[in-house]
Amino acid sequence: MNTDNTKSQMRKGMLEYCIMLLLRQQPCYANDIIQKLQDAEMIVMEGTLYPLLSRLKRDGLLGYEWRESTQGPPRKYYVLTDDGQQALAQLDASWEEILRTVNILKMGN
Amino acid sequence: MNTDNTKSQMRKGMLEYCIMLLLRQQPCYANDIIQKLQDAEMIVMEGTLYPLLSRLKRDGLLGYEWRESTQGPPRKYYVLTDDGQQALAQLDASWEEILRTVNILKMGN
DNA sequence: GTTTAGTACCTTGCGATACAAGGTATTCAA
DNA sequence: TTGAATACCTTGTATCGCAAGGTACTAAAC
Repeated sequence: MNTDNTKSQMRKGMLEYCIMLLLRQQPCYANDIIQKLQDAEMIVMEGTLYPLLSRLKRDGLLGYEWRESTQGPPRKYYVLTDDGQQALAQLDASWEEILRTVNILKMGN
Repeated sequence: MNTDNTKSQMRKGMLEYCIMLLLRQQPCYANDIIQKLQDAEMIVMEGTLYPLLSRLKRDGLLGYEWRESTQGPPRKYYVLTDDGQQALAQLDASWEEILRTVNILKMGN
């Protein structure tokens, strides 16, 4: 059993939450997100991120706007929609619940 | 987007950790685990649990012993092996890392 | 003008896994 | 002996992270 796979599994499902937390602060394009998550000690691959952003966009939780770059092609900056804000609030609640669960299990019920 | 699905997504990958946390306290059989996790506000289905226990057993992280029941067929009580203890320690570290990540993202980096 | 390097966005195929549904086996009481 | 309760397990489906590969645009080098 390799630890990387386990850790990867634990990150599953957290990614969506983390990305929306990021976008709550400010609009970002893909490489922004990858970099900022890396700064927060979470790795996300391109092949993971793009489909995830597309899905959140399709579900109406994110919108985007094109912005020119000083060097290179234009960038797609994603923003939280109102629905996204509401969904994020629910994710906050879910996160708190998971925190409680783990704490209970650590205490030894 | 329904909340249940969202919550389900966030639980993904946490299950393995939560089950091992449980078994760190005491040996349990399947229904024990389902009940105790439910007490800790986490839902797990039979069809999820049995394959997961089999996998952890196959990977050498869990062992089990049969115990007679006062009513009904014998039960398979799972226990953490030494390897399981070590793996759990790594999962503890991964969990701490996720905690840090979420806190950083919540602060607004 | 053409080529090359860099940046950015996206898709495809694969493996892992949660879950619903269905199946088998054992025990005990009616 | 039959039925209900308990316990263990398997199969099929959908979802998602990830590696690899592909397309498109920009700017600088030649």
